[in-house]
Amino acid sequence: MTGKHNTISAELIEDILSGRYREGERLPSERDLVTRFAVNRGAVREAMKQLEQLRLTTIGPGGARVNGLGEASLDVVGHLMARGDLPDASLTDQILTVVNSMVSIAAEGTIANGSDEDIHELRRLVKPLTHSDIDEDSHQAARFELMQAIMRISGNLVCQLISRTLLEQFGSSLKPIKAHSRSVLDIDAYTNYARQLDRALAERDSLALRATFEAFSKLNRATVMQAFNAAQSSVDSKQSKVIL
Amino acid sequence: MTGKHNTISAELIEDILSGRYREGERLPSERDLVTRFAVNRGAVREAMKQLEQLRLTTIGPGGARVNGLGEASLDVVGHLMARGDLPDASLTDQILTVVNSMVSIAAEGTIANGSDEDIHELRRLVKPLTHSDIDEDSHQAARFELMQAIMRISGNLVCQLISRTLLEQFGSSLKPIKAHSRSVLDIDAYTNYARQLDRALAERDSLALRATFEAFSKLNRATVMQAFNAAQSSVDSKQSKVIL
DNA sequence: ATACCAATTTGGTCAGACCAATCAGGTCTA
DNA sequence: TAGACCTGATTGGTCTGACCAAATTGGTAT
Repeated sequence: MTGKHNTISAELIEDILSGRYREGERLPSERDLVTRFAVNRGAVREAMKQLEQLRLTTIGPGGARVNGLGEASLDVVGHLMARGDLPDASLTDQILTVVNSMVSIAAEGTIANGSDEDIHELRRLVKPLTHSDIDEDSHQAARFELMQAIMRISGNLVCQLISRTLLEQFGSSLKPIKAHSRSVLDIDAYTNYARQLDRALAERDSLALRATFEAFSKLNRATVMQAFNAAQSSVDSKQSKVIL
Repeated sequence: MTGKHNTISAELIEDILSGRYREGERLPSERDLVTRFAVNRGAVREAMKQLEQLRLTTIGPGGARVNGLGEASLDVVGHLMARGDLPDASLTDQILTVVNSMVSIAAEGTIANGSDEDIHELRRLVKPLTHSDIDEDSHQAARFELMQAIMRISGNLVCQLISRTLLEQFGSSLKPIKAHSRSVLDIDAYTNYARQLDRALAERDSLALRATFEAFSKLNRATVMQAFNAAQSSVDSKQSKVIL
């Protein structure tokens, strides 16, 4: 599954993301990298091509130069999240905010232009979330399914691509802190918002929908941040042990 | 600047985006593409690698298969916009909506957490937009600069990357319809919103800021859509002439 | 100090080859 | 007949070595 170019590109990406190369600086030549990684030049070129498409570098005769992080592709957030033991708190918050905004936009589009069948299907997916006796894993799965459905039904490709990109790497990076989320997950609050959401959908109330997503976003971010901090302190105590 | 792999990948991307290959279908083998494009296999491989990173295909021993458009990278919207004489109306609306949402999120973040210097710098960039005697090119440039500044100052990398990705290819694709925008651009309305924006920034009024961006988004989308329709009918009349 | 020029470095392309994983078709078995 | 199984052909992944054009670099002459 994972070829050699991926090994090379992963190390180069890590080098760039960690700031080992300054913006505008020249990357080692392909032939140098050939000796450094002890592979053939084709593999190096494929790795460099990957960096170029992430817009982390600009390749051309004379050498490859690193770009500013602000010019990169959205796909770099996955690599940013994968760095270190824990994902970055600020970046996590940004992702949650943006994803929620995307879902909100898509849902609003469906309310405005969707058919009655579309609305009905969404309400059907909201229903499990209105039951307060649902266990947390099922709840999370139902939330995820609802979001995916909103994206698909809305037909808003841009929102769909952004959400998928952000959530893809986010899910795996989230696992280390997921264990800490059980203590702070407030199911009752979620079910409350689910009922509001159902009503907003039924009445095609755009304002109520937005307000619900707004409140839901705040709750969701707060929840993840609490779990994040709990995981952070857990890691800190581990590190303390190592130091001691 | 533009190598052979780009020629190859462009044609393959066009093939996939135009639906010439169904989801899950196998792409021609690398060796077939070598004969088809009369190039070396390395060039074909680099092109395929590009498709894989756009997540348009999944490559592995046995062949490369095309993925669903919903699994692709955000970067495909550039290729989607570049297809045909005119950009797609629905996609254009989606992009405008999302970009405006990104700017709004970033601006809200700055209001919530930014320093006084940050707010001051943003207000300084808003000022040119409050003058109604500005010409349209300067107005557009000032708007763009303000948006860029909001992104940079906010420190919200995710919003920054999304906006940049969407606007990059959008700007060039927009040119054919830009000529038609002059007739419908309502500068007075924009200056009105600019004053509201300045006030919201000065008072750090999050609600007012959101309302302003909301209204601005509607105006902006309506403006572009009108220009889009004008350009569309223009193209239609041209085609009619050709037919006649 | 500047402008210019040539040698070197670098990315881009090409050719041909081998390996391991996969796939497709036929064979054998139940 | 329907299924499991095996085998050869196909495919992507990797490697070696080479040539070209553009960019860089460093020296030279002004």
